[in-house]
Amino acid sequence: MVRTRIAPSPTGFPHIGTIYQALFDYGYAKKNAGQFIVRIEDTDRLRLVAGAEEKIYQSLDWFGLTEDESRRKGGDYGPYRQSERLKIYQSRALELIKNGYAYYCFCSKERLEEVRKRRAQEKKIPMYDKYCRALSAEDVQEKLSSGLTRVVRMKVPENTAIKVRDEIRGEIVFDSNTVDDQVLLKSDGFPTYHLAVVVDDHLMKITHAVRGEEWISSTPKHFLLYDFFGWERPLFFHTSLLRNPDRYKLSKRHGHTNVAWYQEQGFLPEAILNYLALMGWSHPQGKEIFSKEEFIGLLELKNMKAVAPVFDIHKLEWMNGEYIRNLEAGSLKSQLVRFIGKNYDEKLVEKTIPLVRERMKKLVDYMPLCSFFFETPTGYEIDLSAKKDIFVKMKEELNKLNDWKAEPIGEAMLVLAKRLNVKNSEFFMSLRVAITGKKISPPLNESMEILGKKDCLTRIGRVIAAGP
RNA sequence: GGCGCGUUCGUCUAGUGGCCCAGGACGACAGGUUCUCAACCUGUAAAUCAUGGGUUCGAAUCCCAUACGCGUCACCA
Repeated sequence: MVRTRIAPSPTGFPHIGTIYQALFDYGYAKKNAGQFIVRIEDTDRLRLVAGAEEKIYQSLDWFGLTEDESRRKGGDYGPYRQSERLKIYQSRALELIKNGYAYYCFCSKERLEEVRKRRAQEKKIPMYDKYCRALSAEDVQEKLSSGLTRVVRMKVPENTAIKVRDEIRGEIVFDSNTVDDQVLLKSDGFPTYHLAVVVDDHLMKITHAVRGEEWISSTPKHFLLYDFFGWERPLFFHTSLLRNPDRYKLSKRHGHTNVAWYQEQGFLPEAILNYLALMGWSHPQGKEIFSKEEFIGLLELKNMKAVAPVFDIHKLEWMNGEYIRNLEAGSLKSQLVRFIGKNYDEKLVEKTIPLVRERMKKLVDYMPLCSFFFETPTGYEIDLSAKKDIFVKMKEELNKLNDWKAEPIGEAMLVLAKRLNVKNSEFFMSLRVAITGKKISPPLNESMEILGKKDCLTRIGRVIAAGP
């Protein structure tokens, strides 16, 4: 049985990196007919953001990465929110103390600060000096009963090599002297990530822990904890961090991390997933475009690369364009209608789709291309005032047409251009601007057909009537 | 600074000792198609496989060192 999880902390908008993690977690679970779990890591009370948890679920649904177990879905291993599991962590912390693997620490923030400063001056690693480890049992008892604030720290063994295993990179060895006596239980009774993740992964029977590379350096703490508890540990896979073109870790300051941004731009969830799948993983046949299902069938976590890829928005846009072009017409229409809002005639939108689908990379590209279908242009990108004679002739010829279809329209105009001895490009550009207001537009004849004879003649008439 | 991870075209990558004077994709550029822009088709440029040493008949692939990049060193996750 394979069980995977994402463990986001509800500290803001859903991050694209969380989706990246979720894709591999979800994919691997599904490939093995296992479960994918969402556990909310809300142990940092100061950084909580209201509503963030809901947004995480909504994003997962949007991407089609819906979890099997979570607070909203239920499951046999709940609660799925860490703030509701406090008693579990507390008793586990006590257990560690009892067995000599952890100890109470009464050091004040000020003292810790001082220790850190001193060690920094001595050019040593800024870590805890283990002062409270040496406290006598009586001392501890006394401080405890006097109600002194305290935390629980893990007792990291000295002078040993801690071997951890990452399934992507292999064995990594750490010198235990470089591993801090990590706080496990904070003074507010909440666990730190390190205690919580180990306890929860074990209790929730997680088999494959997929998480970001930033966790590698704290993995020795986690391995130690598993040993302290005498638990079997899951397999660990540290995926590399997504980076910006400037090579830093993808962050709010440096790039687009907010899932909402991708939605606002009109990226399709399938396209984003496909793109994300190509970061650190590649299709065995070198395919670039493939479905989520195909990805799941082929996914092997071990084959992931350990290099941090740069997130290339241009390639994502190309891929999104591919998806838009391959979308079934009805599906494109409904997505487009949802995207641009209900104020537009759905039938009209439907008619325009064949003209613009290969011209859009994102749904947000639709309106700039098609607004002229919905409202008469108010300005013209080219000055048409010198061409009024041509427009008069155009109007005449068009007016004669009974069969208002793209082809006859085009033919009639071609004939006229030749008769007037005007270059095609110049002739059609004038007409284009008169009809659409713009130099760049969907195919003209087809657009005019959709617009209708009356509307087109009116638009040309406006140009003729305009001064000077 | 300590520790850790990483390093193949601008970017994502293929490559696990001979099939690689390194293949694909995006992007760029050029041409074709064309009433615009796209899409589509064809082609071009682009990687001394970070550098330097080994090992080997043979290395992008194995080993070592150096450089560079990133991550991490909290009662944040």
